[in-house]
Amino acid sequence: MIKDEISNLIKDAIIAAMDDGTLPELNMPDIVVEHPTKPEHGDYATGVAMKMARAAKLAPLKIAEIIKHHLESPPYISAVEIAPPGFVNLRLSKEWLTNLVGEIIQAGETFGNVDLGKGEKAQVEFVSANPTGLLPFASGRGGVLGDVLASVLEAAGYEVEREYYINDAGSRMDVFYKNVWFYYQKELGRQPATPDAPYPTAEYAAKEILREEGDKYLKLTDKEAIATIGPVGIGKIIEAIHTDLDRLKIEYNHWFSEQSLFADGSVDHTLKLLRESGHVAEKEGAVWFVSTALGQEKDNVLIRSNGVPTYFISDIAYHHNKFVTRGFSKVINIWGADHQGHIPRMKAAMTALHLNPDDLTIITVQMVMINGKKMKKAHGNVIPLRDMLNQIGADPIRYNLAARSPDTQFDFNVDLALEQSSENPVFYVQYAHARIASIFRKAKERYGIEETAFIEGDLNLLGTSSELGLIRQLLLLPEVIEDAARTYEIHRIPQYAYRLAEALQVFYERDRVLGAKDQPLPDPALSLARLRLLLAAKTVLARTLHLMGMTAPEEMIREGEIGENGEESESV
RNA sequence: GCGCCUGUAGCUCAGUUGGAUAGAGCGUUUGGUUGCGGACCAAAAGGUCAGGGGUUCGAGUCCCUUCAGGCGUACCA
Repeated sequence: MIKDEISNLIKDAIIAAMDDGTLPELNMPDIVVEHPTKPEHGDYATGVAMKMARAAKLAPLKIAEIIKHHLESPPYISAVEIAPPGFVNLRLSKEWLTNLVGEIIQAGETFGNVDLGKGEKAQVEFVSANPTGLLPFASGRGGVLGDVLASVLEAAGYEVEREYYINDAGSRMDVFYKNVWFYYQKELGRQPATPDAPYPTAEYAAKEILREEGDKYLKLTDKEAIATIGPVGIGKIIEAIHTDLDRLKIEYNHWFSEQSLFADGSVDHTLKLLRESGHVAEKEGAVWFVSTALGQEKDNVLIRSNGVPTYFISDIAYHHNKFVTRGFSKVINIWGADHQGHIPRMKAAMTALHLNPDDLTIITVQMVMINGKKMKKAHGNVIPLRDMLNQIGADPIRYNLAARSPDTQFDFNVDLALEQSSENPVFYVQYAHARIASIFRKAKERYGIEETAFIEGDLNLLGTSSELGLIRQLLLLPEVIEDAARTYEIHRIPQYAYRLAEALQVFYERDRVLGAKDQPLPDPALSLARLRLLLAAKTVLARTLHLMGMTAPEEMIREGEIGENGEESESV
């Protein structure tokens, strides 16, 4: 990556200056290379001279001068400037920038890939909502975050698996099973006793079973029926969750059952390991994880005094399975903020199992409000994800959810998302892609220029400020992917997508690609060069949209319109 | 009480391991197309970066503290 090359260039200059005595021998400081906010400060800048000033006992400007004089001059740098109070500003050469267009087209959608992960096996687990109800809209936030993060990590060289953990064990299951049986009977005209703890979503499952399998369970005794129809009901909910996530364009590699950890003895095995490491104690009739010995505030129950295991013990077994059984060296869990209290004891359990807690990253995502209101079951205003998918498509939901940092509470304004759809950043970004596609269609229709001919465009003809401005945005993709993968801050992707779209629109406005209707091309060679540039821009825009799990449309179609091809918008 | 998150323009939010005059979208005001799709572009207005103290060449960013909001603090998950 060019940024790293520049960083090394600076470093080499400092070393050279130390070697010849113009700079005193010092520890090498971190060399931070950044993009100046103002274009006149060049493409890259470093403030390293100011950092060294105190230790070197020299004025920052003097050090900057020394660095400049010891700097090699590779072909990709066209100018090096010193600016007060001690910045070293570097400018990329026009030739290097324009040549990048060719490289991007050659790389295609692999442009932007970096090798941060070096093939390391990573797992991202997300959503993992209880299968006792339809997914609420809020689950979409963790869903989009996890899915985009997984894509970003793949682009950064990790081998990534997406996983959904199904909480199909535990005390809630019995309650849910009884509810399914209750609603099933009720639907068929019986008047069974109302369950102690109501689970309204069991009604959905009961109706599905009735629709698909009829009344065949009616002849069973209560005990038999609960044992058979209950799990079938859970299956119906899982199917519904699967459908909703599918519509949000999230695809998992693996759906992992909590129940399986009990069935295959993993839970017992994990408890044994914890006992062997001396972190288990019996008191008050229950089995405890003695996490106070590991610096935690309190101990936690693993098996209740009534003999029923807690969620905690199966979760420990689950993580043992992730790291030991399946060998992931990097695991990322996306949890709702209401689970934050579980993080320290989960980390403590890692330590007790002789695993490195730092290999487990838990990202908490704050709540989602709709139109300024909290969604709470108690308020009865939880909006299902599928309702939002029906109202606004997957793409706007994904973009908006991905664009915010998970640390902030997110107020999703439905009216805004609908009414402003034409002014929405989502469409702005997609429109940029569609606009390029439109120009390509015109190039072919009017002038018979096929996409395969773009490669003949002479990149030396490029050089206007908006052309170079667009290329400068293109070259950022690898940096953005690396930053997002390193920090897990995937909201940098939509931000970048917007800036890229903006650079494209500015270019479109200022530099004409084709001629007017019914007119010959005023400068065919220049048109070809610009078409080649647009092909690179289209490639990068598509890549960026795909990282976000969005479609890269060939044309934009307003509601009620028919596309140029008389078909639905084609998506890649 | 303690722990985690948040507080930046009227609203929703960015702000790259501390850098140059704090940015964007929406909203408001104004201007632009005999033209490749106007779902566009250009410009203006709008800020005590919650308050206070500290660290340093330099703080929205790091440390301390106060205030405000959210979440958590179960033999629930």
